[in-house]
Amino acid sequence: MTYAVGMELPLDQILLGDCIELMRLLPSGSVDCVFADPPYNLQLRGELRRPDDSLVDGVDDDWDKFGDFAAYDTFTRNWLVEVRRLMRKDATIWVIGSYHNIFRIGSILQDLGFWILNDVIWRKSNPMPNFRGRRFTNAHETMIWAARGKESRYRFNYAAMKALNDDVQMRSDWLLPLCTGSERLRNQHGLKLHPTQKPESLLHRVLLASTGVDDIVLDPFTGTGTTAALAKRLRRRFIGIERHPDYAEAAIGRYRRERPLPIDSVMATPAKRDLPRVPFGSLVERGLVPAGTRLMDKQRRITATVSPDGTILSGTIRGSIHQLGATLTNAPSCNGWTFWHFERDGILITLDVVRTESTQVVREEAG
Amino acid sequence: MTYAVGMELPLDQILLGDCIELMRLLPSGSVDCVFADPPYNLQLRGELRRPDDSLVDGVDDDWDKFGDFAAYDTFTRNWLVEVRRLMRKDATIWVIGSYHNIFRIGSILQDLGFWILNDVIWRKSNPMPNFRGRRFTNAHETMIWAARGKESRYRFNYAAMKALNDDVQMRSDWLLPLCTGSERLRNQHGLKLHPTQKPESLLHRVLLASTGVDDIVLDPFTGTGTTAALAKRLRRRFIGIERHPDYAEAAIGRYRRERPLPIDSVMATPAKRDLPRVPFGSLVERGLVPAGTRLMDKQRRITATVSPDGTILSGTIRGSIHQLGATLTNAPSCNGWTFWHFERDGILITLDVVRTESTQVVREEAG
DNA sequence: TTCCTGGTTGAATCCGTGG
DNA sequence: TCCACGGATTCAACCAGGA
Repeated sequence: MTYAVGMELPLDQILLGDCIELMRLLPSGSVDCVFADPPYNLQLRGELRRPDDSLVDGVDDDWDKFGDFAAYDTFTRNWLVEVRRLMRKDATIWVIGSYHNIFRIGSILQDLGFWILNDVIWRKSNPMPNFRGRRFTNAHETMIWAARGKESRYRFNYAAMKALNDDVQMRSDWLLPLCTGSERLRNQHGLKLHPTQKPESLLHRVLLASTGVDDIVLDPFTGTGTTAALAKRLRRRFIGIERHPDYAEAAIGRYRRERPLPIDSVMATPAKRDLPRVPFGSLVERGLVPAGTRLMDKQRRITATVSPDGTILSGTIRGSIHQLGATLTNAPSCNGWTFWHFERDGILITLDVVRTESTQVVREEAG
Repeated sequence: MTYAVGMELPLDQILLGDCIELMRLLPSGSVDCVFADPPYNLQLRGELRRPDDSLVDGVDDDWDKFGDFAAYDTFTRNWLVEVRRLMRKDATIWVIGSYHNIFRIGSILQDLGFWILNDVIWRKSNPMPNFRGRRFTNAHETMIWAARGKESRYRFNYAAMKALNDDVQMRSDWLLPLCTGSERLRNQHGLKLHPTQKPESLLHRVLLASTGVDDIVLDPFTGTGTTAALAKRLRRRFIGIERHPDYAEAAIGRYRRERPLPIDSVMATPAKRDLPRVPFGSLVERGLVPAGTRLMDKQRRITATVSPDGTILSGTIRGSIHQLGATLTNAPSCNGWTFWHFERDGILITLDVVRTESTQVVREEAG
């Protein structure tokens, strides 16, 4: 197989055509995140259709059932192989599906070397009831979130997700409404343009969780362009592919009309590990935690004294705030910033509080 | 391969041994429902510590270790083939797993000709957090509910599920707590006997949804016997298989100690058009007002018995707590929450007290 | 008896950077 | 690619003990 050498990445575009063929023209290792909503095409309405939309005949015998799954598996493997080639080493992928297809997809993802990070459940707040009363109301869809490989150092905006969820960790089950009302794209007859248009809230959360500003997002099954719209709104770059001309046209119009949010608003909530580092010694130096200060753990069971060079001393043992915390509690490691306290105005505060105060001072001075 | 011809079905027993080998000795087409909790193939690497430096007691048992996906797939296919042979034509199977294994299981189920009816999400109300902040909190597990084949005329107790769920259709996402506290089996050192004991409320709902009185339930990975206990409690017949002697011994003892509920209370609620609102069902399911509990009015003149689906029974009259209160007092209406009492520690308390105590119910209504 | 606090725990594929 | 080390990271329940 040959690839177009040196082809430019078609950024912020929606390409019309077959995603496998078009992806073969794009350069390897070029996208940061993928969202894919592939066709389900299984066991619907008495007729079976292959992924290429051709009709499967002879529905009832076992051979054809197997043939149908095999065709779907081949299709799935083919597009996932191309997607994986386009992903940077640390990129992640989201794939959404239902019980008809998600187990095939999950298995093939694993077989291809993707590393599953979570399966995320979209709980629909307003699902269609089960009219015949023969099953549980099918009230959710499943998304698989996976890194390109086990070794990927993927992006997860933990602090942003926690902030979005009332300051507790975001769980793997998300309650979101279906795409209805004015958000739903319709044709001139008022009929829905696409049978499975995804809600914007879903893509909002997906992109906010796993991408940064200017990251390149690929959607090989763009449909009516929910991923495209949210990528533009959140100031991510976008590459979309859609085979059906009506859908592609709708998605392109939607993408053009979308306006990016102000740049400040789309910056991710900073994670603590991304904040500037402050050596403990500089707090001692600046007198914020003076040498000689008596440090103790929360229960006041362990104490230590601050030395002028930023080490601390307990009995005859000397070391960094982290080292001594670990040694004195027989722990393999210790975060000295949150372990050690000292008394100020009669109450115990952690070193972390002082550190936070000090960076604020620095920022005010700098700003 | 040869099978023992005419072997009696070992009903209401827990067999010690490898499930694939033992299932080969059992006659075809003999069970009505299967619940299977196979090893998840977690592939945990190092140790994990909480932010307070305490060690997480992860699953490191040998029975959860497989060489690779191919080995796990072979194991899965082998036990599913035997299970399917034992299933009657109209039987259904439940398999529970996490993202580590559930996609393999779902694909193999489909390949073997099983017909998936639902994927059901067990949303954990109290999951373990993600301690490193690198993923979404893994807050659910997935159950696949499937019929033996597309043509199966399977059992689904629609009315009972609706009654259990506030008189709206039961959805495919279930909020239930982990198995903790006194429900958790422990050894003489107070340590958990089994790393992954399932909560009784989960099996309560599974068996109530998909089996009838005297149906034969098979659990090829019995573990500490939650399926066994609930089968006996709900008056289903049971066949269990467990390979590990310690688990099997615990399960057998647990099964012996379990007592069946009164026969009237476990009969499925007959399908009716308009059942009253019964949010009471979730308290029953969770054992806060156990099925079989004797309810009475304040003067102890009227009594009724709690059924597993949240209806109550007085003589031959069955209905919601509200309906029966009204009927038995010849009143136009009745608030069952304040009308019905039961004895706890020698004193009468109202159902409303239990409802108030149950913070979980409040959250489920809100969620 | 009740309320409060502190301790423990649960199917978990759980770090990033710089030398 | 490997190793060392700084330091970031948790939620809901249940239980025991003391006020």
